[in-house]
Amino acid sequence: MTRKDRRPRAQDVAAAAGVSTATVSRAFNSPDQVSPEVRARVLSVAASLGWIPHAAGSALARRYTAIAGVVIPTLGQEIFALQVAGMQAAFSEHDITLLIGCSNYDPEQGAAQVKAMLARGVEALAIVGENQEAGFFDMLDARRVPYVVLYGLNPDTPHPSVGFDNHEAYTRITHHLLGLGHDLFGAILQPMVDNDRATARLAGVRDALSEHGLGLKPLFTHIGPTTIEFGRASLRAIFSSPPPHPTAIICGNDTLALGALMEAKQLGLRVPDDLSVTGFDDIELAAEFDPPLTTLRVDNIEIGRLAAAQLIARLNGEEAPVKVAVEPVFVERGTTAAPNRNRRRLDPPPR
Amino acid sequence: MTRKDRRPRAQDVAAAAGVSTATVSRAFNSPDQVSPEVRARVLSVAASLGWIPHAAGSALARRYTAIAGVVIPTLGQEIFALQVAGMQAAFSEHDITLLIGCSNYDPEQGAAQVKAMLARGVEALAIVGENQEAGFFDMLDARRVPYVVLYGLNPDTPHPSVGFDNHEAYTRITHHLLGLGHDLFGAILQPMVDNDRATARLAGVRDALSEHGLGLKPLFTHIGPTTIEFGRASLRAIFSSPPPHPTAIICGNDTLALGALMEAKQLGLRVPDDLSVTGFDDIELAAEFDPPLTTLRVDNIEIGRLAAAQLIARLNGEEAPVKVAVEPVFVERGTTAAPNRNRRRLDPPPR
DNA sequence: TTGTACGCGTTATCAT
DNA sequence: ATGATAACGCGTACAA
Repeated sequence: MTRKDRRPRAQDVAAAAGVSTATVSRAFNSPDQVSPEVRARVLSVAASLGWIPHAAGSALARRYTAIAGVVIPTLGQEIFALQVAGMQAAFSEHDITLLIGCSNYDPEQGAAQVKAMLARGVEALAIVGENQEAGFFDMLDARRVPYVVLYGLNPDTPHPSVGFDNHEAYTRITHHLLGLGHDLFGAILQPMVDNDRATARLAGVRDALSEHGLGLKPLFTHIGPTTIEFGRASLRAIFSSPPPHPTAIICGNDTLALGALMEAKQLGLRVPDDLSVTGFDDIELAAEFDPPLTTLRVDNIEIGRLAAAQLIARLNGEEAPVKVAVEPVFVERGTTAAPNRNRRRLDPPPR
Repeated sequence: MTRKDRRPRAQDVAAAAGVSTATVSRAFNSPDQVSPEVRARVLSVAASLGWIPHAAGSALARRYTAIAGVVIPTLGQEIFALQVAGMQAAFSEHDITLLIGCSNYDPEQGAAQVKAMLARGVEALAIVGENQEAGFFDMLDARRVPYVVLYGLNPDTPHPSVGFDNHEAYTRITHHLLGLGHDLFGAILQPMVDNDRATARLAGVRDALSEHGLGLKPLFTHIGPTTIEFGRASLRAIFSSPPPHPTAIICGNDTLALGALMEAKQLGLRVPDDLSVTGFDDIELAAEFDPPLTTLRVDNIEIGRLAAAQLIARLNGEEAPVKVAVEPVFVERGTTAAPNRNRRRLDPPPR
C-alpha cells in the first residue's frame, strides 16, 4: 500500500505509475500537456490508490485557495438560507467552496467568523448588512479581499452591495396603504440593534407618513423577535388600548404578519374590512393563508447568485457594477383594502 | 511593508520582531514556552502587520485541517438548516470549520460534494440518510474518515447515526389514530426515491395498519413535493373521490399537514370532528395554527449537536456510542380526535 | 527560552 | 512530453 498507511500523495501515484509528480499534477490540471497513454495510466493508478489532490498543498502552491465566505445572521431564517443556497450554486460552478458563518445578529460574532475565514484564506466575502464593527471593512480592504453586502442597498454608503433599498421598500408599502385611505397606522417590526435593514424599514414608514403629516404612535409600534407569537402579542396589545385603533398594520416580515392575522381572527376583526395587514418576503405560506397576505416578494436565491457573480467577476479582474438592485415586487393579495369607514365611525375621532 | 505587498507570513512577523519563525509560531500556539516580553512583542507586531496564520500551511505542517463536513438535501428546509446550525455550534467550540454541502436529494450530487470535501481534507463527515451511492461508505472507511448518519436511526444497518427510527415514529402516529377509533386512512407523503426516511415512514404506517387488518388505499395515498400546495391538492383529490372518505390523514411533515388543513377548511370539513390530520417536525406555525396541529416534535438542533459531539469524540480516539437516539415527542393538539360516527353513518359502509 | 532545519503535498519554472 | 527542483506558509523535532 502507500507509505505508512497514510493518505496517499502525488508521490505515491507518481511512483506507482512510473512518472514524476509533475506529470501526475499535469495529468489532472492540464491534461493536454500529457501524452494520452501516460495520462490514462496516471489516472487509473490514482483511482486505484484513491488519490485526491490535497487542497492545502494545492492552495499553497497556487497561491489560491478557491474558498469564499458568507456571513449571515442565522441559518434558521429561510431568507438567509436561500441567499446562501444561491451563492453556493453560483460558486460551485467555479469550483469554489463556500464557507458559511452565522453572526446571530452580533457584530462581534460576525467579525470573529470573518477572522476565521481570513485564516482559511477566503478569496472573497459576502456579508449581510453594513452594521459591522469599526474598521471591519478596512480590514478587508487592507487584505484586498473583495466583499459585497447582501440584502441591502444603501445609497448613502460606498460598499458594493446586492439587494434593495429597505427604506424605499417600506415607503412603498406605506404609500400604498395611504393611497387606500388609511390614516392611522401600527407597525410590528424586528429588533433594530445592529440591524441596518430593520432600522431603514422603520425610517421608511416614518418618512412616508410624515410626508402626509402623519406619524407612528409609540403605542402602536412594536419591536421584537420575528416570531408568530410576537406578531400575535403585538396585535393584541395594540387592540387592547382604548380606541381609536389603527386600520393598517405594517409588519417587518411575513411571519410577524401571519401572527397578527391569526390574532386578528381570534379578536373577531375582519381582514381586510376592519384591518389591513402587510408582510414582507413572500414566504410560501403567504399566498396560501386565508385571507392571502399582501406582501413584497424578494428573490433571495437571486440575491445570492448575483452576489457570487459579482465577486467572481472581481476576482477575475473584471469590472463589475458595485450596486446591484434586486427589487422587491409588490404582491397585493387579500389583506389590504380601503379602511372600513362604518367601523371607524364607531370610534371616537382622534383628538 | 511586507514583502512584495502580499499577505504577510510568519517570516515577516519574525523579522519585524527580531525573532525566528519558530518563536512566532510558539507565541501563538504554545504561549507558555515563550518569555512574556517576547510573546508580547510578537503578538503586537503580528497585530500591526495584520498577520493571521495561514490555515493551508498550518494544515500541512500539523497534518490536521480542522475541517469537518456535512451533506444535507437542501438548506431550504428548516429541519436541515437547524441540524447544520447545531453542528456548527458544537464544532466551533473545537475550532473546527464546518463545510456544508447540498445534495438536492440526489445521491450523485451528494457523492460529488463529499469528494470535494475529502479533497479539502475533512477530518469527519455527517450526512443525512443512508441512501448513498454504492461503495460510498466504503470510500469513507478506506480513508479512515469517521462519519455519522443524520436524521435516521435504522436498526438494520451498521452505520453510526444520530436521530430516530422513522418507521417507529410513524407506527406510533398510526397506532394513536387507531386507538382513537379510526379505520379508514389517507396519507400525504414526500417522495421516496433516494429517501430512506420517507420510505421508512410509509412502511411504518402500512405495518401498523396491517397489524389491525387494515391497509392504505392507493387512492388515498399521495406522494409529492413537500409544499403547502401539494398538501392542499392531495386532500382535494382524496375528497373528490366517491365516499367513503378517510377519517384520518397522516402527513409526512407539518407543511403538508398545514396544506391539508387549509383545504379541509375550504371544503367545509370540520377538523377534528370530521377529519383528523397529523404532521411531523413541529414547526413554529404548528402550534399557532387554528386548530393547532397534532404532530411529532423533533429537536433538530440537538441532532446536529450530538452528531458533532460523536464525531469529535471519535476524532479524539474516545469510545462513543454509535447509535444515538433523539426521540420525537408526540404533541397532541387540536387536529386529532375520535372519528365522528354521525358523519360516517351518512357514508355507505365500505364493502 | 530560543533558533535551525526539515517536512507537510502540491504546482510552476526551467531544463531536457 | 517529461523530469528535477524550488517555492508556497507553517509547525516541530532537535540542538543550543
